[in-house]
Amino acid sequence: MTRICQGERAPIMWQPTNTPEQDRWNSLQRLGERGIPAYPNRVTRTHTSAEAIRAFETLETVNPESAEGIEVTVCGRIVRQNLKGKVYFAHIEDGEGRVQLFVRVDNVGEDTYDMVKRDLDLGDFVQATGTMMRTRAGEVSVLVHELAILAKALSPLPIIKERVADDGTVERYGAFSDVEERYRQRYADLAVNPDTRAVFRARAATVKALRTFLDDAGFLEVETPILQPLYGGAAARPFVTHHNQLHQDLYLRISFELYLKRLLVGMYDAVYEIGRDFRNEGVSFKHNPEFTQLEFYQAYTDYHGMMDITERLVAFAAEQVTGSPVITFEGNVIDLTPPWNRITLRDAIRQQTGIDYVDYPEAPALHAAMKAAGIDAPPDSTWGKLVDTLLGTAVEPTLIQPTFILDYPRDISPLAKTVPGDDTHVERFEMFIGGMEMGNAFTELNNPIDQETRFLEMGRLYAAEDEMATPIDEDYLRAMRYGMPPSGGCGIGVDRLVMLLTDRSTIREVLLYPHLRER
RNA sequence: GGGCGUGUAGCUCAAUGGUAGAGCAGUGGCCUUUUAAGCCAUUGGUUGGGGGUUCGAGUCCCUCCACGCUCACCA
Repeated sequence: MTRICQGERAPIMWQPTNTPEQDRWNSLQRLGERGIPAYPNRVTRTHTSAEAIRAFETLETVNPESAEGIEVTVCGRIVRQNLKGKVYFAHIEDGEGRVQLFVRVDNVGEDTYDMVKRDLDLGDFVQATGTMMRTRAGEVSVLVHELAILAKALSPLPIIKERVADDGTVERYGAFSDVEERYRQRYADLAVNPDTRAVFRARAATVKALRTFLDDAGFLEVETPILQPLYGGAAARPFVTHHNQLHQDLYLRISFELYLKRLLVGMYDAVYEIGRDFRNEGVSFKHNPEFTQLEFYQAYTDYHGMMDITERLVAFAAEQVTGSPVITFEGNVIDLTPPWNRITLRDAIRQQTGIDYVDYPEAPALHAAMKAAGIDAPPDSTWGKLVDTLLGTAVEPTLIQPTFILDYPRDISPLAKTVPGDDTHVERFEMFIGGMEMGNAFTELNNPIDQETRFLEMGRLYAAEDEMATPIDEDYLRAMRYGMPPSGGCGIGVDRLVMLLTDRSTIREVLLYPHLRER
């Protein structure tokens, strides 16, 4: 895809590759011959398409005659055109909507009309000056008396024909729908599919809502390193990169956790970060190598406090983005209004499978019990992983309505405090909505001695049974030794939240540029 | 990485192993209120790449590439 221009290899200029492109190329040449700039520097616009229509309709109700006189200059991309002899209709589209241009040879003159007829194509950007009017068919339009091309489209966009029914529903014909091409040429997808544009507006609204909520709740937004000498805070394989001058390998972060909690030591009461995490692992409908994460931490609270904030935060975001805390996802009506269901992991697994994992404290026994219940797991799984498999296969898909699953086995949660009176479990929850894991939180472990012990245990566990050993972050332990207030922390997968709020079933639909294999 | 599936014109899709097609877009023509405008004519293809079977392959076989679904992986 990328052309590199260097050395002996002369770069090859682009040339038309098919007939539509050749025709547009010819138009470009003709424009040049007539001294018409196809890509002028200067543009003017007095109204967006929506403003022009609104201005007309507002005045029309009061004084229809003066409404006809409103003069506008509008700009946009030609998305429909209809040449009818000496009359030409076109719809132009801008970021806010569409307006129809009505071009008559009588109004623009033979020269311009000839240009319109021969050399304007779907996809071109134009600027039109004229007066507002209503056509015989009733559509508010610009009766054009000056028309200029703003940018020639040399390649044809897969522009869609659509019919708007009387009830307002839009029927589309031949939509640009090839999934791979839509992702690889997202600009084309966005240009022709308004639904795609809507998804990313909703995404922006989601992130804005998260910020607004947390800012208003007294959280401070911070930024922590993406390039890290040590990675941690989650169990995932990292991407590795290298700093040349420092002769140092660096990792792209897999979570923000350890850096954010250092800030609680530094006497901020509440902090959050929204940013990118990178995990060098499998790609799926809910996994992308880089993804957007929200993590927030608050002092003087615990995981109960995190549940209260989280359910209000998500309900707020849903209201800001969709207008209601009740949403539809994959055909299910989901009510995000607090309070959400809360159930312990142990009870949830017991309900769905009849297995009480406490009865099987060793991996082989639990594995056997699972097998008896028809649940497969890799033979070399640790006990904690088996519990996670039970959660993932038997519980997670059933959690359509928002649910907090509480209290996880200690040995899969090294950064959380244990449940008082139960050394085997920690105060941790994961939230599930629409059958997907959306977030993860705990009562943060702030005992430096306990923390170091857990790290060492994890190291042993992984060294023995898993290739994914996590390095010990000594500086984090030093920070803990200075003292961190009792705190709660939570991480939410922003991409998955956007999937939920926009009713998209794959993460790629909510990423502008999802990861794709190089072609 | 495994399994299943898909890949045909710019876009959306057809085509029993027997001459590669349609709609839209494009081009030429008619049309001064159209809106999936219409009517007439017309261009456009190394059927993802490579190899094989066959008199003959878009179709069957092998292989490679990409994508989708799914499983595995994923504190």
